[in-house]
Amino acid sequence: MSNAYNRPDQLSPELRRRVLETARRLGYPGPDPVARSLRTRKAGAVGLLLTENLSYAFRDPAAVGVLEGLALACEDASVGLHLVPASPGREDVAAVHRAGVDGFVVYSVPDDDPHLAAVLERPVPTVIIDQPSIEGIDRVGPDDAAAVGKIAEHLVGLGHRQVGVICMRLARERNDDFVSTARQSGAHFHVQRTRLEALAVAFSAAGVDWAGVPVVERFDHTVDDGASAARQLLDAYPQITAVICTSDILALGAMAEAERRGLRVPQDLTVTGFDGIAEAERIGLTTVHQPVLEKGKAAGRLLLGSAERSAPKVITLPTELRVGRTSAPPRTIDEPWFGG
Amino acid sequence: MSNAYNRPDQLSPELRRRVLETARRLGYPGPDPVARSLRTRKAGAVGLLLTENLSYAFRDPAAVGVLEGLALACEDASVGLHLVPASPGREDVAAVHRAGVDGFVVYSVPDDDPHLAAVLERPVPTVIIDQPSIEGIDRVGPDDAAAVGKIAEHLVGLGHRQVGVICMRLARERNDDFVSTARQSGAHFHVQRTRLEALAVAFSAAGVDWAGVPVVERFDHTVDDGASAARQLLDAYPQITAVICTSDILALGAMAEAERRGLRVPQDLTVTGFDGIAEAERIGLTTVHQPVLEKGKAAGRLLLGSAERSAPKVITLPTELRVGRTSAPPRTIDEPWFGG
DNA sequence: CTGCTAATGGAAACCGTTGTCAGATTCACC
DNA sequence: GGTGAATCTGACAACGGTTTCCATTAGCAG
Repeated sequence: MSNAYNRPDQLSPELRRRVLETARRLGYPGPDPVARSLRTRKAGAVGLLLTENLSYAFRDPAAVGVLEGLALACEDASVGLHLVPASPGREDVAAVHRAGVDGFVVYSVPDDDPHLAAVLERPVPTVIIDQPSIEGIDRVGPDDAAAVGKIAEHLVGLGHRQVGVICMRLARERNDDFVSTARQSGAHFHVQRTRLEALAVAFSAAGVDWAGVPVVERFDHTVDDGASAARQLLDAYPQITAVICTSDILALGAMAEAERRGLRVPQDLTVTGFDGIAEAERIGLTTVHQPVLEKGKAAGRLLLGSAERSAPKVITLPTELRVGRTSAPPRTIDEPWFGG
Repeated sequence: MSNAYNRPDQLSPELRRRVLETARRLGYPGPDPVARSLRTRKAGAVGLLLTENLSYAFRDPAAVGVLEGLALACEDASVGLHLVPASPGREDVAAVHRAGVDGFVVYSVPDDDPHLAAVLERPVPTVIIDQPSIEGIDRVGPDDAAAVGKIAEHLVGLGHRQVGVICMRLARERNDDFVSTARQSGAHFHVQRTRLEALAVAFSAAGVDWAGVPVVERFDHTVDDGASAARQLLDAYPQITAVICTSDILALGAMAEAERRGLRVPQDLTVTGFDGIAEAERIGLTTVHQPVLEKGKAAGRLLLGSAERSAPKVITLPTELRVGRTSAPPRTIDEPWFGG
């Protein structure tokens, strides 16, 4: 029976025909995938753990790019991609245990996330993206520190010393407000923490007191949140000449807020982003581009190309500073844009 | 044993603790999800069939919105979402057979797609989105004809009679060129066919000879393709006063091409889109908004809320014309924008 | 006609879990 | 001490495939 479906060459065409014909007549829908998986010990799918509110991921073109790359790698290998339902609220680790997959990709979850711990307990290969290194686990990610360094260098070179920062959530608890340096260095989201640290290093090196640099955090990751963050930032620190955003989405919001205030970008205010999403390129945002598609693809290939199980691999992706039309030297003191 | 993991209440806490402790000591990784699925006859996942090149889906915010909505519905039900690897080239229907899922959602595939046929043969519930109706199968989708009617009405009302259309792929074979009316009505992508038909009806009613309206098709769905399509369209038909695009992405490209030509939108050229994606709203594109998130959610709920298996359900979603800053009355003949 | 080999069909074991059921043990209470 | 309930143990049969292995048969040569 099994042979009739899977190995047409092992039995006579006549028998095969007869078997299939009978099967169809009896309403047999073909071999059950689950039973097959059990026997062959191959689920034919890889799990993707995104933990955070799914909207978070789907609203960010950078995250979608990673997803796309991963999906492409899976498609190449004829393997399904199983999105694990990991609600942020309830710690529903069971979903991780219930997922019938041959491996996991973990992307952009807080480093203290219980789902991540649950994944690591499963006896299947795992690849992490944009996460802090874990002993013995494959990892893919850009060199965030270097990438942010390029932005900082660019801004310092232009002459900016009074800057403000808008960043994504730093921990699982909401804090739509300014961020203390303690919270910055204790952030549970690896990428955000790394980027803030790199900014601190770069600006400190340029003689800027980092403790005096305002950093605004937003829990949700939307253009509107970027705008409200920029408002909060500029209301409190009008002397700022450059707004550094840790994502392009937030930068788009900052641009919108600048326009609302009648600030010209880049003459009155410099805005920078991070990721290099398509829309950013379309409007000429100064940003650091990272190859998000490749990031997902690399993770998928790492997981699926299981041949060389020699040592845990680490893939570091290149980044590129893209200077656009939203960065310029700071406005001079002679022509202040605000009254007085 | 099973009880220790699955029914903590059936045995004493002490025993449970002891069992789990022993299991851990022996390196038992917890119940195998696949075996459990076989036994319980629940895979804990729904399959999503997208067939076409995955990039196609991930590059389109409207499709991503559907995906997000579906993922949210799955998350609510603590069910995984399994993306079926359906390569467009090779007819790898096996992937459909191999997917261990409790149901399928089929979205935006050509109506003659073999993967779709394979899904329908599987003995699991199925919901189709943006597909032509199938006897006995749940269906979710907007009223495309009515939605397009609103756009057409708007343009006719403004006075446009010389229009051109840019649409997405109409069949599985590539055709980056003008489209005959035969190919229009024979299109295998339901949504595109419906929209073109609705445009034909509306403009014919306004006294426009539809056979004379140029329609340009693009196989890939990117902003650049929208731009090149607009170029092809305007090169051949410079008298056109309005470009109707069947998606916002294509419309963004048309806008870019208009700018490249020095055409002012909307004074010199009207451009309209379809879908109502965020970026379109940001730039004020005239378009028809459809609730893509709800579309995905509705499909997921239909599939998962299996209680009322009475009759096949059809959910029609509302659409809304959003007049932006890209549509205006046609330029007058007195002041032609092109030389002469 | 007999004996050997190759091809082929069918039976049985196995994958790891869950559910059931019978029997054993414990414990409380009369 | 007896009785019943509660709890625990162990065995076993599915679930529906795949894989291995064995028996049967056909084909062919001697």
